[in-house]
Amino acid sequence: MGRRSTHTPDQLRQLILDAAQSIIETNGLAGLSAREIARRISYSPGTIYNMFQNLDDVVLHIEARVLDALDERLTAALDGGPPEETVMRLAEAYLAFTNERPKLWNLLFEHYMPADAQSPAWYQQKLELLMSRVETAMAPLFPPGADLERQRSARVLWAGVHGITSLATANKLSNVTSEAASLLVRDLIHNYLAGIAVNARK
Amino acid sequence: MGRRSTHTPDQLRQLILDAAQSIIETNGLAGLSAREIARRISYSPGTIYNMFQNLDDVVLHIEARVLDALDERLTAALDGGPPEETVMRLAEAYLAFTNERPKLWNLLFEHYMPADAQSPAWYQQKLELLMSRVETAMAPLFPPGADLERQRSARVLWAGVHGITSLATANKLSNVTSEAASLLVRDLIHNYLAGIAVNARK
DNA sequence: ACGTAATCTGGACGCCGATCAACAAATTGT
DNA sequence: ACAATTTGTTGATCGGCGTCCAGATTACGT
Repeated sequence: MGRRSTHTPDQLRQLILDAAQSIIETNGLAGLSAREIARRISYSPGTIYNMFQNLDDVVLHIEARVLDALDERLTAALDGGPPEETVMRLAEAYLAFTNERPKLWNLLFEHYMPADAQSPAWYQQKLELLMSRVETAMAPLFPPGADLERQRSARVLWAGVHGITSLATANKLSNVTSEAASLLVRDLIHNYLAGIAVNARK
Repeated sequence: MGRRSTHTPDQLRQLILDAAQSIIETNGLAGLSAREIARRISYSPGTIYNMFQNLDDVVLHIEARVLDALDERLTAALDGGPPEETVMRLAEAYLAFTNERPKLWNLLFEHYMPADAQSPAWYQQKLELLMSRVETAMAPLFPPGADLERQRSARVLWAGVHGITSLATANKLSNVTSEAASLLVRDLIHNYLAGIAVNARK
């Protein structure tokens, strides 16, 4: 078969990404294969390699989508209220996302680039954007100029929430289901922020 | 070729596990294959399936080894000193382990059982044993009878330390290298415990 | 010595990622 | 209108994988 031109290159790219995302959402990264994508979009496997470097490249673009979706959720949870409440809302938003699309969220952590290829700069930027959401939520808790402390605390909380979510969804936090994870997350935030406050006072 | 009996079944099992572990330590889970194990121990791939159900089963046994090794490290860091210091030592021990054998540690989280097979009871028990190390270290911080709070706090800290380590080694915590991870972990523990103390006083 | 049980292999099946020559359709030039 | 050229698509192919199992071979009990 020769050229079809039923889809523009851009449409075809989106078609591939949509199919890949759907596969991952239902069967996880392990279920993804170039051949399966090809079956779903009624093209041959080779076509995928015309549009993307390789499967990792496809996955990377899906990751970009996930990071963007996550950021949408977080920004929607940002406005208003005292800092502790805002951070709580951020965390709840994160938890909600991982509960709604666990396989998709998990993709961010079970997939990594081959050792010879670093993740691109825009990927790191998207990560930093997410981090910055937490930082701005926490800003009122720090005196002006304490940028380092604010940055550090944001990272600690972000990673902490991630750790709880991660272990809970992987069923590796003895008997902590994903509902109970919310309790742990709230406990973490509440006590960590209290610690910050009391230690700053000294 | 027929029966060799140059190795007892038990020796052969250890041979397979040793080879598998060595592959994972150098090339990660992605580098593991039944055929590669077979090559290294000079048996055929089929032999592996005489000793183990499948590759997942092999990996599960490696995970058991890792959990045991981790527990050894943690117990060695347990004795003496005020609670906060003990928890710090536990966390440092965890961090040290992940830095020494990152691929092996990572195995615990990048591998999961197929959906139709839960992880066995002994696996969950090993996880709980690790958790209990943190619990005992924190015991002096809680009044007698506050078992629930102690359990919850131990899980929060455990998951928090894990989250920091996890994101740092995956290079997903904007510019936080594994050395800096230690700083974040100490910050987490220090402030969370301070928060616990001040909130309990009320 | 002989039969039985244990063990090991090699090949087979159906997957996979990735590549690329060959071909067909669309586009462009005349 | 037709030829030349560019572009898009395929299908075959390579080497790899997990898993299974009939058949061959060896060890062991008697």
